[in-house]
Amino acid sequence: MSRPASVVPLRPFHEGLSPYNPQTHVCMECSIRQFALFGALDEAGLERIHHHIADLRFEPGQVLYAAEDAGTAVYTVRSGVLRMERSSHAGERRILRLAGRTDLVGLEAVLGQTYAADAVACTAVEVCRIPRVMIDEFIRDQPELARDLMKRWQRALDDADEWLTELARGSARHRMLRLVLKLSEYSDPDNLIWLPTRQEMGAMLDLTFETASRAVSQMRKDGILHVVDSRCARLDMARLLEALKQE
Amino acid sequence: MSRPASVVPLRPFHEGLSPYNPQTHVCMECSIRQFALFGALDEAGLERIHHHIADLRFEPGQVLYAAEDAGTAVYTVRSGVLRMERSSHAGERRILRLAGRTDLVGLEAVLGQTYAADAVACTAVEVCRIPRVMIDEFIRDQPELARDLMKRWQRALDDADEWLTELARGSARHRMLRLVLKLSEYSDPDNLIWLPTRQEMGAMLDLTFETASRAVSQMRKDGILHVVDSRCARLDMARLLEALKQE
DNA sequence: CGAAAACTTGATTAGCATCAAACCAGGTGG
DNA sequence: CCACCTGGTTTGATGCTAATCAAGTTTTCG
Repeated sequence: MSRPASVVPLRPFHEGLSPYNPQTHVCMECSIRQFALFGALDEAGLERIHHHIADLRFEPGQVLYAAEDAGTAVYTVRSGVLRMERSSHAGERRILRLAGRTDLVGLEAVLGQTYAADAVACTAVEVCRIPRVMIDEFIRDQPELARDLMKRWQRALDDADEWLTELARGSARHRMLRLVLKLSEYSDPDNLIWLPTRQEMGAMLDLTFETASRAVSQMRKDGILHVVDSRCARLDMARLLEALKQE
Repeated sequence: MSRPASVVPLRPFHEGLSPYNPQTHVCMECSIRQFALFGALDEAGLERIHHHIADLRFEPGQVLYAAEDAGTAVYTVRSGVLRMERSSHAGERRILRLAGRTDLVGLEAVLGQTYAADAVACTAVEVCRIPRVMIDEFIRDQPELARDLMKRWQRALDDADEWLTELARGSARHRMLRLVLKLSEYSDPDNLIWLPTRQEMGAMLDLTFETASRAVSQMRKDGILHVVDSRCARLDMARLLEALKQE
């Protein structure tokens, strides 16, 4: 689960934007460019594509796209966390996985398929929207990109498998400990982590929100978690790992 | 979840094999050729590649490859069912998904990565082993193949997501009903399904084998399942769907 | 035929869901 | 500024489901 740590604080979105070819500069300056899809392109290459890339901002709860929608674009996450979720046949919603900085979501679009899940912002989220046709064009010119896309798919699959083995089994406490460990991967400043709502935790771990709440309370008592505000907590990693060992 | 139904009974493996270029014929005659990776090739194309493709048979419990092994080949399943499984950090084994006829497993190998899970035969299994280098070569000559591979990845991802939403939640009975529905996709002659061991069922649904056994007993009482022998049962689909509605 | 493995069934217990009530923070309007 | 309301949260009491422990049975295989 190697997500690059964000050593440089994210700069506010349009900062340093030149008046003439704004998107090129935004792309050149983008703090995640080297991890992103067209990271290998030089300024000339960017110049060619930047008109088609939209940068968007979503507030918590807003939907990037919904399952079954025609897949017209993929999205690179520049900041924030979003959740991929799906309704079961019986109508219950389940969160399948999370996506954070440098992740690429909506890959189905590349294949001309409909989206397989809803993508919903958990925090404020900044993304780049890359239209499907652009990907198509680029794959033709630069077959190397196909390999990069395959790696993205494999990463998503690894993630899904990890959720099944680590987050969808064991006691409520165990699941919650693993979840907090997972969340630490998405923490921007170190050991200060984003806390999902209890509803969200429940939908990730298949627990009721009451059980999620109790588990959080217990972790606070154990000194694993120090809640800063309702969406943010300081994590004592040593104690977390200690607690995980005891199982 | 559209797996092509097996209208034609699988023929025994080496039947109709000519003495001179055996593998070419085996490939030409292969009942799943149109669904498989090189399905678009003509006889001349097959001639070129067939020397490198090995057809292998595995007995229940045998391991095709193990997680962390260097990925040197992908496998097309010609018959039988195999399970992809993984050990959790805590050491418990979990079955992530199944693979059956026409599925391609071990895609990680294409990327030069190690395998992400163990692949183990559940029933007797026939597979074609396709070396990584062959895929590489083919992608160069025929970039169309890359797209086909991406679709395979997406299919695996859809499968993983479906397991999370449908098989990893709800009561033991509900999970078991969904599992039987899933298994019906792998049934060769219609409504006669392969029954995993209770251990395997447990590892798929995160239940103990005792609970799995009780659930099977209940389904027999309800007339949903008529066990033929210990690895095989007749399924009453109407009653299964009825039972699923009641939830 | 005998031993091992897989399966079934029962009794008890632990853990989570459920139901219910109180609490808290943020936002609105008087 | 405060009273009020709303949505998320916490905590408690109770019941149900599945885990656990324990025989006993059937199947498989040498």
